[in-house]
Amino acid sequence: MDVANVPRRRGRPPKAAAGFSETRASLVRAGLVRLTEKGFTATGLDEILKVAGVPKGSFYHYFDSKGAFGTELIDRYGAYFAGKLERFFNDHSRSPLARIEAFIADAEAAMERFAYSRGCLVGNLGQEMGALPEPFRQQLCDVFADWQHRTAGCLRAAQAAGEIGSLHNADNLAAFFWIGWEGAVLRAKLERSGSPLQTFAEGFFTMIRT
Amino acid sequence: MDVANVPRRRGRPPKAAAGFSETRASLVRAGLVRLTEKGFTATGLDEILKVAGVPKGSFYHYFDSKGAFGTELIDRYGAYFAGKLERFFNDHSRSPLARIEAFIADAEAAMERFAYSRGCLVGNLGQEMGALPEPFRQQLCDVFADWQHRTAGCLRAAQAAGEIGSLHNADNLAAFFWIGWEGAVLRAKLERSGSPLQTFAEGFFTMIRT
DNA sequence: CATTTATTAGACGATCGGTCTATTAAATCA
DNA sequence: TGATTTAATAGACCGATCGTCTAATAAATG
Repeated sequence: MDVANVPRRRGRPPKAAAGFSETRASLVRAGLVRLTEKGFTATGLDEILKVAGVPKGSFYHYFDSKGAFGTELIDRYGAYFAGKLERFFNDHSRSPLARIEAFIADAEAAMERFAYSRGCLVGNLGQEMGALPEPFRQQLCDVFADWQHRTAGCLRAAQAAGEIGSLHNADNLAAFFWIGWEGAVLRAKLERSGSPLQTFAEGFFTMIRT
Repeated sequence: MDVANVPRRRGRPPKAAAGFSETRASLVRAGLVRLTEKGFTATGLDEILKVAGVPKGSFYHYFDSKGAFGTELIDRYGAYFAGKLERFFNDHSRSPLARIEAFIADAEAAMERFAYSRGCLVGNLGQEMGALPEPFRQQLCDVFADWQHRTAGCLRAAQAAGEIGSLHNADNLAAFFWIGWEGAVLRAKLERSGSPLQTFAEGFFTMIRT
């Protein structure tokens, strides 16, 4: 049963094979921007449509609902950062601890680039949970669990390299980091300043080196 | 010029002398509950009105707008916690560090009591800043600054008592605490669990004792 | 009782998320 | 080519809900 042997269907085929569409992609892009800025509830479909230059009718061609759209945004955002963490944490040109520092520096630069107007999509939606459809909860928790797991791996490498005290539990440390880091991102957005990020990062590194 | 000598105005007098009103108070109570749960944007006036058992028309008699209502809620919430911190941090039956631990334990118990459905009003609105009227920003920053200042005082007392290392800067530590603690509250709400609070608190105390 | 003001009641327009039908575009097979 | 089939766009439309406002009512006054 070769895929190539399946007879082509009549009629117009999808624009691209694997569910890809430029229109769809621009909806996702615009959605990510707005949701990192304003969250899910406060963001109307219309403003996303306007930014993306896409008529409303198209939206419901590509997505079943606003909720399904949100689900996809969380997935993409989670995967994007998972990839970013993976890249930083596998950079063997640096020591394990320096990889974490580099990730933080990258995130700080990103927040500054957007004038501290955009936060973390997962943190934003987490804060909104009281007003969000329940299925979002597990999805958001899973993203944090994934990020934490990757971070714990890098911390274990740092431990093996003798960069941080071996009394620490890497999983606890990773949890501590993501709990606090999300707080720092929130605060940086509120104060429009990078100093909360620096304050937290500095404290974190002081802590783990002991 | 005695206040009592001011001639009474004609017409129906206010229900109570000093701007107090049971109706108004119940609006504030209901508002605080909903805003700690769902934030400002996602909370409709109608649901607050319904809980408080107050007709919509009355709301705009007591408050100029939803925004003015929010401003007052932030003030009240900020002052409520300022008082709470003051009580804990002036409790001379405990050591300075134990006072902070007691405050944290109290907050953990409060979150558990509400089944982790309510977060911090200031943190919630901070996250929403992208969608909130600009004047809220300074107000929220000021509340954090106040809480941090009180916390720094207690940390200095702990330093004087030799409970924490003197290399630490108390102001930095207080900033670090509130940055991370808000992250922990957010996460606890998301995961419906107290463990993020415990994870952060434990890490924080480990850190400051060195 | 006429007057004044507190308080309530609900109408109001705007906008929300979501659905719908109609139309246009692009590929197919005969 | 031309009829056919489906992808994709276009935007009118719906009920619900948003925050605001005006008109009416209630309660006190001199």
